[in-house]
Amino acid sequence: MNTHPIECASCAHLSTSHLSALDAEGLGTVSKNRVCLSFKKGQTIFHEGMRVNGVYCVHGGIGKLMKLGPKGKDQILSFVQPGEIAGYRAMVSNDPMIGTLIAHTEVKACFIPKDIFLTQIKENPKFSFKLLEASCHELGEWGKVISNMSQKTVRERLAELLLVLRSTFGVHEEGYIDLQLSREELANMVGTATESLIRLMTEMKKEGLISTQGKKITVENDGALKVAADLMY
Amino acid sequence: MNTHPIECASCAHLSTSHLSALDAEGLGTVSKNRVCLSFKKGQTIFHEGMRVNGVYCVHGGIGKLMKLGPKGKDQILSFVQPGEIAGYRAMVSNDPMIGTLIAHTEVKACFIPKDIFLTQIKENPKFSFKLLEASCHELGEWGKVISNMSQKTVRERLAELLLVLRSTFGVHEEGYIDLQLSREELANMVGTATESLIRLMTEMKKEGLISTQGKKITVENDGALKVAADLMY
DNA sequence: TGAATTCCCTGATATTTGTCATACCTTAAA
DNA sequence: TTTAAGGTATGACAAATATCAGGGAATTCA
Repeated sequence: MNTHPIECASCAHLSTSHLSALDAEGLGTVSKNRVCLSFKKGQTIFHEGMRVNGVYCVHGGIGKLMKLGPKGKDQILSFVQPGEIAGYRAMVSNDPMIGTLIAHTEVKACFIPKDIFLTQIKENPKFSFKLLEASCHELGEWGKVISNMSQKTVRERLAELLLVLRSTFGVHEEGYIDLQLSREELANMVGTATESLIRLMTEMKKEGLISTQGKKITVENDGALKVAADLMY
Repeated sequence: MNTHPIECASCAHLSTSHLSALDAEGLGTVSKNRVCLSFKKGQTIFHEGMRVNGVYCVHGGIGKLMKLGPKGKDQILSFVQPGEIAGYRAMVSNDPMIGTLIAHTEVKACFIPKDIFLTQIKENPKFSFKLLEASCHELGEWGKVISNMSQKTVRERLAELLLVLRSTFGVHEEGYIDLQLSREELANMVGTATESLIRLMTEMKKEGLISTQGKKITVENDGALKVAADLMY
């Protein structure tokens, strides 16, 4: 864990961050009080069930939020990308963390203490509204996930996941989805057994919908994959 | 649809509503601009996919938010009770409604136009924070639902649902859960086929966990039901 | 480089859940 | 009351998915 010299105002990810809604003074306060840290791959950033005393503004790497299920298996709820603020949900609602946030790749993030962050929310209506907007939007997304979980087959959910991953993380220049996940992690996102997921992927490969090379997954037939995902919109 | 004379300030549900965070002036503005309506059982309040131009502050009856799935079956995402504000999520994030809001019983609600509501959010940090807090909390709840959906069996989800319904809606003096749902509606909440749900309820009745009389469901063995729900906390 | 470990894949089988068919019961309308 | 309609219930069967077991490939580490 080492420090990071850049000011928030000159951070490459400011423009895509909710922090961009702050005024110069607010951003300065945050900048002065943050502590920049680095988490190695696999390291835990937040533990499930803990009370958070601040948030992390991610400016490098990818974090995954995983919730431990009653049977030991875990569910990947979401990813955190550069520009995003991790932990604000639990901090604002004063609830324990619903999942464990783990560094999926090496993560570089600035810790902003609770009081500093909350002061900005309470004193800056623009910032507060931005967060409100974001959490309301996310609520809508999660509503769709809930409906999908209960209505779609595993195959449909997998097809949709691959499309979502591609649009969220983009494609590498060689064509594959620019986020590498193990089969087990994919299964934990779709909510199925690893073996079932592998079988379905093999099936999709045979049908020419996708191709894989290790953890690199390429969408080969966009339209057919959308049909497989049962997306009508 | 008829009007309703009471001022917001003297509404019985103000204390439990987010609107209680408004100051006297703000509440007065809302009160002057609202339109009080009544929806008959089964009537649609918001349609899935629509853009909302205001919210409903519910002060009587219960609404259910249902999302239509790709196969025609629908999923009940949540209920709206007196004191709650329906539609603010879609309005704030400027997204279409994720589901259709239907009057499950006769619903009495005041319509508050978009501009009035948004002005209050933007000018009253306390109110805005209250909404942020609420949406962040809800996000946590939905995260748990997602994890449950993918990890628990139908039986476990049903057991948990019954416990949640009881704690949310309370029990009638005769002992049954104070919200009457058809087997199909219960199935749409748990995310399963109606026949499967009926079978599991019959099973639970035989085991003495619950008893039913038509749509009236009574939890007979609290502890055993918690075990069946696989709740460790 | 070899050894160890993790990850990926497949087969056989068990379990869960969905679907189709049908019957009964209750409620409300004619 | 009769009839119709919807809700509840159960059986038989089909389909989807999980589990268990084992083998091979790839990656990591010493």
